[in-house]
Amino acid sequence: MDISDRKKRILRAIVESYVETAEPVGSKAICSDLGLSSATIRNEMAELTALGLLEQPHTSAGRVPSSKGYRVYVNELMHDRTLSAQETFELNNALRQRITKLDSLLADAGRLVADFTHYPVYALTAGSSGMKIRRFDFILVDRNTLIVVIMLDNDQVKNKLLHFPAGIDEALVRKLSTVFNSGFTGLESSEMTHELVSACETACGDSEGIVASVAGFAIAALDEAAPRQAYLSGAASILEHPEYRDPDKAQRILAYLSDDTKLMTLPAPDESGEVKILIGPENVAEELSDSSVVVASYDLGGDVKGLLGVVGPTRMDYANISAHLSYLARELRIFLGGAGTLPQLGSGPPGPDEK
Amino acid sequence: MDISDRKKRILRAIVESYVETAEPVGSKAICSDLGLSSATIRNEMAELTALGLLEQPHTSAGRVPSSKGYRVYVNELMHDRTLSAQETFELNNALRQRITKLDSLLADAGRLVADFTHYPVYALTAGSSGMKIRRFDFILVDRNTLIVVIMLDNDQVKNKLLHFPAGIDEALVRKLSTVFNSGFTGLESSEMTHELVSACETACGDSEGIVASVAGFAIAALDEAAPRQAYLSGAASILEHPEYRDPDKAQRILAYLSDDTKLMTLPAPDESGEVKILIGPENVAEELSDSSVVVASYDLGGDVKGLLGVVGPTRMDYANISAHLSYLARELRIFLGGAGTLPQLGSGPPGPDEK
DNA sequence: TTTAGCACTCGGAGATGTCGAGTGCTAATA
DNA sequence: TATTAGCACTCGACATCTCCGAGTGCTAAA
Repeated sequence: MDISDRKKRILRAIVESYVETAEPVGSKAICSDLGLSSATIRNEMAELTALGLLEQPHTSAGRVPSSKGYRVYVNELMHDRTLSAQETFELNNALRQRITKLDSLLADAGRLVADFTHYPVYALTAGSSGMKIRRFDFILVDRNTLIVVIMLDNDQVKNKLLHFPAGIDEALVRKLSTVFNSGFTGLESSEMTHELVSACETACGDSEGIVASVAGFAIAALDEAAPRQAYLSGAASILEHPEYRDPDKAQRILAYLSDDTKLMTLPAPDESGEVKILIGPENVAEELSDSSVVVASYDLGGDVKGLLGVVGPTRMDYANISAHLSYLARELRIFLGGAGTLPQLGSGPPGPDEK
Repeated sequence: MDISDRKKRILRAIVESYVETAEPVGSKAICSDLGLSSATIRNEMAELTALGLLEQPHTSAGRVPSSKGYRVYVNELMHDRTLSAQETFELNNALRQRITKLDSLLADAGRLVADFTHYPVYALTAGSSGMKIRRFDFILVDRNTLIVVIMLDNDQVKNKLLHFPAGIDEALVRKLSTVFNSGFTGLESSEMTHELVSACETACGDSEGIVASVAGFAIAALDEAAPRQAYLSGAASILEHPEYRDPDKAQRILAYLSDDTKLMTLPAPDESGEVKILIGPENVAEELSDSSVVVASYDLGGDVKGLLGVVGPTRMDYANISAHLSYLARELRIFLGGAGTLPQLGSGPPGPDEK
């Protein structure tokens, strides 16, 4: 985009004023900041409008940035906003207070961003498949009750209590342990076929479906270790913005955001830690065509990745939001102990269990 | 409330018409249903207004039920709406599809109600304290890694992976098992004092903080077994109702509903399985003073109780919503296997206890 | 006791008028 | 040549006004 330096300064001033006030920006409003007369600015504005970077709601209203204008602003003109010491302090404090369990790490982070930015925020966990089981343990509680404990590749531990009316004895438990630890470890859930289960059943002499129950749990545990879950925070904030004062419009977008399956289809940044900005019509979803999305991705340890997306009007404070998301990405990585795997943090409870 | 039968019929007609149309009800609108002339109804309406059961937005608009009017309607006039076969079928279907994990049982039920009623629904788990540990098990993974498995009073199982740089051997694990199973079972978390931990440390000859870690996990597990969590579904639906077309109003109530701590303070029905209705100013919370809440409570097995609350304008279809909530209460009880404890249901995917 | 009729009230929708912010264009100026 | 001041013009926002009709309360007749 080869436009004069002065045009860029004017475009930036318009974007920033409009982001702040939500009112179309007139030539007078910014002439003092730029040291030019309003007439000059009017001429420049007319040219920017011709280039498609600005729009006029109607003759003789001020100018408003077009989607293209925002795009230029984001790509070239946006000041790198770094958070103030005050802000990082507050963010850090809030982060430390909230994040106690890994289960809800992303959801909590989302709520945090929503609180700070006053935009709705969605959080997605995007687990990768390929998880495997490292080890099975069995605890015989009584003749009818068995606890199965599974340790996954990434040190996650899952358990399940099973009841068997037929009764179980120590010998069977030992057999189960041998069979599962040799036959089911190192497999992905797709590899745990029906044949495999049948083979194990005969090996254990099990006709009560015990093997099948355990295998079912194993598969479920693997699938659940990499879930795709969606959370939404700060939905109410959307109504704060004049763009969504029309209840119909607000409702449409809220309904969209409340629909997990739709959120799952939203694009992710190309690289973890990056921030991706989608402006207005750049969004594929019809419902978002006059809104913008700023989305960042986080490594959550292991193969699990998380997405955090801020949704708002195209008149969004892109610089501010990018800054928050980037900062959070950094902090979360520190929180997670560098390259650490999941369970190391996962401790509400005290204790020296951190490596 | 001793009013004539005819007045009751008129009041009921007004409430039901207003619930449906959201427009003030004129005398003509209901005269055909009641077989009376509009003039007669006008006279009766005037008296009902004097009694404080109806209100007039302004002279020569129709009448609108007052909060008191709704109260009379709910207490005395409401038809016992029973769901149609079609409706129960759909509800049941949806229930069976969604509810796969106990973790989110309530949240799922809430989403279900939200979908069916088109009102926002909050779900609260209201765990009771007093949970105890029945049994400890320890699995030694390798010299530095120990899995602790705790079985709670209500058959919930929790586990945690602990790392100890100093190293552990079989003998120590056996000692731990003895000490914890004799010393820590049957206690509430408040009874697990520092002294007790110290005593056990000396008993085990542990100077590495292993006992302290395990005890810490035990306390956390107990606290977490009875969490107070809040979920909100269907927030967007509130904008469908004309009462909340004013974005400010909608935002105020949405913000209220998004605030977990505030939801926690909402009242619960006196008995499990009952439905409680709070109309307009009967709500203590300022933000809800012109809204109504219909709330039901459910036994979720063990000592854990759940609340499901539907929030909407005072012009709410109380009969319909009560019916849905009651039906769901019955169904959930069946789902949970009568008086059964939690895990018996969980025979699909894994239990509510992973970390 | 119920009903029909009638004058009255008041909110809502539409039409009209005014105001002012902002524009484009032109001519003067550095 | 680039910038600026001035001016006529446009058009939305807002206030005012009018009119319409739904719904009321009251009265008199059935």
